[in-house]
Amino acid sequence: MSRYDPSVIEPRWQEAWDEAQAFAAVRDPSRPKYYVLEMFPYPSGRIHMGHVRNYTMGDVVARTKAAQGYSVLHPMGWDAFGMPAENAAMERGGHPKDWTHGNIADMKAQMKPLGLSIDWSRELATCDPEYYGQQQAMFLDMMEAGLVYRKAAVVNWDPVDMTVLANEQVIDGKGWRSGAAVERRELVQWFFKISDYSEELLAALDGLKDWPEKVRLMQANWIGKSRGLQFAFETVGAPAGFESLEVYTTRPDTLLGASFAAISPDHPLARALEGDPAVAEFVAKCRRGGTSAEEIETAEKIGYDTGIRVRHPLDPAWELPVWIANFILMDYGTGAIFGCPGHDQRDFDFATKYGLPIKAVFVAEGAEDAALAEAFVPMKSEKVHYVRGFAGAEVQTGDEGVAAAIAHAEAKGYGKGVTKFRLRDWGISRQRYWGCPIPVVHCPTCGVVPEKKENLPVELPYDVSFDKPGNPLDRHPTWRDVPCPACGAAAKRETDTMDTFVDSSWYYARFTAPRATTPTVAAEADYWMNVDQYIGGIEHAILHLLYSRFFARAMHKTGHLPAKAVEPFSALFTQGMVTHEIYKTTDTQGRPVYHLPEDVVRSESGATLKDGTRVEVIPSAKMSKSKKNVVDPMHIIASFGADTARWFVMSDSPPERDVEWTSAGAEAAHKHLARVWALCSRIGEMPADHVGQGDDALRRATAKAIDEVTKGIEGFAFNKAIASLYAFTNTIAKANASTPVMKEAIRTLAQLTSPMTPHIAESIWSYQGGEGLCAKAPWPKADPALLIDDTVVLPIQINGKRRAEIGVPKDMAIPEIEKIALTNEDVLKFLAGQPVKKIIVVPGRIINVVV
RNA sequence: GCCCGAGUGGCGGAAUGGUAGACGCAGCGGAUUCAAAAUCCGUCGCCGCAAGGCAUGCGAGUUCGAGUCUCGCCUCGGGCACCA
Repeated sequence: MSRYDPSVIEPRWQEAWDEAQAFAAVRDPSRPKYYVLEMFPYPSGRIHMGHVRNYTMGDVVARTKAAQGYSVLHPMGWDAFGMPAENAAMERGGHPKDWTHGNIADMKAQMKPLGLSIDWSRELATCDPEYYGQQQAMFLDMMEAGLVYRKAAVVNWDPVDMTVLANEQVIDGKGWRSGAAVERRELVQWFFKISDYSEELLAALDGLKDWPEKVRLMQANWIGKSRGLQFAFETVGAPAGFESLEVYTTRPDTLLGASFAAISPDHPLARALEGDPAVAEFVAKCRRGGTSAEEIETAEKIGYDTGIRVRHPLDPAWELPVWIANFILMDYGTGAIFGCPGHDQRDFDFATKYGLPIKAVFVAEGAEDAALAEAFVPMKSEKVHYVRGFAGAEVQTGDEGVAAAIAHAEAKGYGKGVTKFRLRDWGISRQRYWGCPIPVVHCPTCGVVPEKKENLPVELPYDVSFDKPGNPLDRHPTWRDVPCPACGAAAKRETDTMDTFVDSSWYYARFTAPRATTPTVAAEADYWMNVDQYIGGIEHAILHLLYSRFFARAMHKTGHLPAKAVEPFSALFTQGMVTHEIYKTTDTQGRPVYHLPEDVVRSESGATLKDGTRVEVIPSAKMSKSKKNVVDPMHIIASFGADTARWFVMSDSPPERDVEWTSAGAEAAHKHLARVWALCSRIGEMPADHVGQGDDALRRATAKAIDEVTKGIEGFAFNKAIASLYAFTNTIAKANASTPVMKEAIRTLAQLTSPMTPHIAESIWSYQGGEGLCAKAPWPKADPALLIDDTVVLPIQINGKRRAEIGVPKDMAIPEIEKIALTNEDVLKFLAGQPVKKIIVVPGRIINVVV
């Protein structure tokens, strides 16, 4: 066997796999299937370490399952619509389509050398009409099923560029390009009725046993089911039509702590008051800035006293002022609240700022009613003493108090208990070119008319320009102006395109029949769905995964997926992110400029660009294109090979944890592989009749390695599987066993390592007489008899501190163990004659002597 | 601001409530070499000559026993509905 040279063996084995069509997914009803999917990438043009880590994890699972006899589906595609393509067109010219396809070709060329066991014949890109045309067909079906509607919603409006901005494009309340102060503006937009499924999406989380608990918790909080009281305040001095003000509260037990009512600046009452210039000015002030919750909730809390009053439902003589407040969201509850500063920190801050009364409704058990320095917000499950209660016991939990208050309101008739969800309908309209066109036409007589299915796909026109801001579809007459599909009169196409989250909400289903002329094919979807193992970043914990869960339900409702696929991902693994330091300088206008790690020279004293410019080093954060803190895996593959890169990303860190990328260690991974190669060579040169003393020990070590590596892979503890492989390699290297046992051990090592380092595994496998491709060989099984040790070492603690240890046969009876422990020399020394109070023996684990 | 995580040697990390630091990196010592690289062997939490003591972000608590469970903090990261 010659020197370990990945540049020779890797292409060779990749070719061998291709020839054998080793990774083609075959629908074979006689075998169990296994569908493993990694979140598909945005085609930025360069793969980064996060990709390598993500796809290697999926590949390890796919290869292991294939070896275990499953019919495996392991596809790959491209989440190809989105803003960066348009930004590139604006910044550098060119066309989003060409840019995207070029990037796909580049990225694919970078992924291929990794030797992933992907069925490339199923490759798809969401920007291809073959894909998005089927998405349009489903949109029409969903429209017919009542899952699509239009309504007004706020967007970030750049008043200089006269265009809608993404939240990402709003920096400190200003447009990223124009620098103009952004405002919130309403547009009529398209929505999916995800709220029809709020209850179901929440309830079904309990069934997702193989999802991380934290993801289920995040989704549950996002859906935000709450039980509260809805009631109407009677108004005093309000304009006609506003005789009452509906409010919703999850804390009706604090009603007697109310000190004001507050409405959203977008509330109809606020609009009605805008005739007053002072109100108009205040509301305009509230609308300044972006639409993101983060921006709204961290903005300074401001209010405006309308002069209108409302009567307290429990005491008509008690009037509360009505304020307009910028932190009340129109799309949660009724857009109006009552403020209880005693038990809500936001209300407390507001009341303090505007001199409104602050009274406690309840106090901690045993405490006295007193002035509050901050809002008192105990857990609802905690018992408190109601000093201004009006329903239920004087001492009760918050939950009991809420229930009693709702019962009180319903009995007296001033309000009713309602269940609300925080989850809002999914706004899918984007005023952008590079997305899936919404297939409807606006007709002056017929109104909104769906495009005919036979006219799909509604293809994006190629002849567009990005020299001015805004959506090029809006100013493309030959594409935009079409006859109405219903009456034939002159009409206009919808120029909004779909949110790219729509594209990624069903690609997993499309992979089961990627070339079909319908969105899915029943037989294929029936066989392959669900995804048995989905792998991706934790940053997708809420939006992508929740939208996909909804979309699968919508696809089932419209006949595109079987009932069993409404939860499309049976098991989910969220990998940690690959992080890296960020390098920043500032341009002449004070704007930040980011630099690629490869352009930065790092030294002990800091960092500089190659020309010597000092660079600010910002602590590690998620690798992102905008911050340019990305590392190119290609140079590692070029100098050490794919197996080294794959081994390194799997060994470096537990997969669910973030990993800080450092270049140290890649070399070590390579050294290890070279050592394995040399070991294989040495065993290959052993005389066939060599007899060693260590056969039994090596057989045991082999069984142990099979057991540990298999458990490690199946439990997504790849770093531990790799630790076992290191240990096993060392054991083989030091073993003195007979030639056949040595060969058996190294072949097993090759198989166990093949999911991580498939190329070197094939070389070892074939060199040591393995039959066929290692990738096609059945996964080794450990002989259970070899996994059991006859003796165990038991540590002895005295008062919880380890003082001694004894070796005993594994099934020794407890009284006998106690006897040995108490006569142990070291134990006697530490006991120093003190009487033993208690002795605890945990069989096979530990002995603790208590004095 | 709200929701969710994570913090263990110089570094990445391991540890069904049961020997804290497996495995790897870096370091240190040695072998080999004319020399170096590569390779191999050994050593390696901190304090201490040792006995021993101290150690899992900080502070309490539960337990025979806590990195692990509970409560309260601190720091860092993710998400917050138009980044993907």
